[in-house]
Amino acid sequence: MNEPAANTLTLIQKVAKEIRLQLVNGELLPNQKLSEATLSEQFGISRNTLRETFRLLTKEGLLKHEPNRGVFVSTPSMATIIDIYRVRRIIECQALAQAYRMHPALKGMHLAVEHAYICRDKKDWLGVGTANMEFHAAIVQLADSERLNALFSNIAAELRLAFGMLDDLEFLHSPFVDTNNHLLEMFDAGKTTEAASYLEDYLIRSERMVLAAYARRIE
Amino acid sequence: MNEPAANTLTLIQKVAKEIRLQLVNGELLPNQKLSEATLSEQFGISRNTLRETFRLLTKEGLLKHEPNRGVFVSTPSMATIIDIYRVRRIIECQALAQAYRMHPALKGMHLAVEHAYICRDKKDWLGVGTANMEFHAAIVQLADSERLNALFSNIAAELRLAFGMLDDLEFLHSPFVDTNNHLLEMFDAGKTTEAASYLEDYLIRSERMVLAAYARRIE
DNA sequence: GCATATTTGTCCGTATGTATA
DNA sequence: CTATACATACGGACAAATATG
Repeated sequence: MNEPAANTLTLIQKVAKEIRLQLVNGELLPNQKLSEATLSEQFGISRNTLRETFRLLTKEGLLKHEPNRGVFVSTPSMATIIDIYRVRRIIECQALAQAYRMHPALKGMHLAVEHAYICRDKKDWLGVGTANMEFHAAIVQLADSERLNALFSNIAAELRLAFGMLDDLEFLHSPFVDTNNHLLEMFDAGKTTEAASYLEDYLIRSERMVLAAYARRIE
Repeated sequence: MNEPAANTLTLIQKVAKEIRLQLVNGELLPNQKLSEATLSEQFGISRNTLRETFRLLTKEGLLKHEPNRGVFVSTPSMATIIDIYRVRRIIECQALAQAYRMHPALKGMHLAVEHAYICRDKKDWLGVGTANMEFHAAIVQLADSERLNALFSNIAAELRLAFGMLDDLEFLHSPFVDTNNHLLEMFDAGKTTEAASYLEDYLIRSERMVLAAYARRIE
């Protein structure tokens, strides 16, 4: 019954957090092999502990486990991107369509838009990408489902992994700052169904751009 | 390049599968503690291996990990059930509404309905529950998303865990055999949007029944 | 409130099997 | 085909946290 004591973060989770950061920041590249021996020494933890960390990240789709061969950084394929956008269209559009307008997550949407403008002014395109994901995470929160939030969190990390393979980040993220703002205005004005269908178009357009950039970057 | 060799299921995954079965079959009860020492001996595996298995199932929401105290079988709360049905309404209804009628998953839907009738005749209510879940898994498959399929697989296991806390399984599952059949007929007849809204009502009704049974079973 | 027993968290060493150069 | 490297899995150890009397 004592919740406060459960504040401790286990070693495994701390390491997982660290690796997750390295992944979405592009410090670890897709398809790269993560050796147990090397990483366990690098983090100063035992191989057993590291292996448990690997299981966590594998379940999240960030690492790929090949039996008897080891774990590798996931390589998002076109199929991955298509799948992710399919999920996003279903979940985000429904969340928006069914949301009530006084929902607390609305504040998160506004904050994310502000954040995006600030980053765009500084030409911080990675920051714009982050703000963009915050915005969409807030949309999902409208559905009030812990499980959908968790799913989106995973999906967002996977997408960022895919973005790491591309380099025209300005081209990918910057157009959507105004789009997000416009979407938010529509929603605030109570045009929910209109906003939902606008979001659907938006996601289709975004998917197309990401796929095109991806196709250009294939070696 | 040799796919066939990748067929091997690691020990960890085999044990996870086994425990998952025991969970959905009610052999392990909610809130029950799973001792590392006891279970590792029982399965004939080392503690380290078992711990990795625990991580997997914890990520799936079937087990709950309390730092320095151990792992316990998850206890689905009302909030859990509400959350799960919220997810189901969003995903299943959209999957059905957007599906094309020649989709291969349709075969799965038909098989599940047949399976349900057979089990109902034998008064095998647990089997009816399984067939029911197969039917809905097939609906999700209409969306063609690996990630949504994985999410639903988790959710279904969690829900079965909740069912394990109830005992009027006939009352819970048996009415929906005909409902599934009717839904399938509507979909086959091409009345997709009608079927989708029928499914929404269906899920709302189902949720209400599960919640009521749950409330009755509280001690 | 204390002392003890139990259990988890983490690490290490090692044997075996599998993949690859 | 052999050798090497590495993942898989085991069992033992010990400190730290927790439960028990």
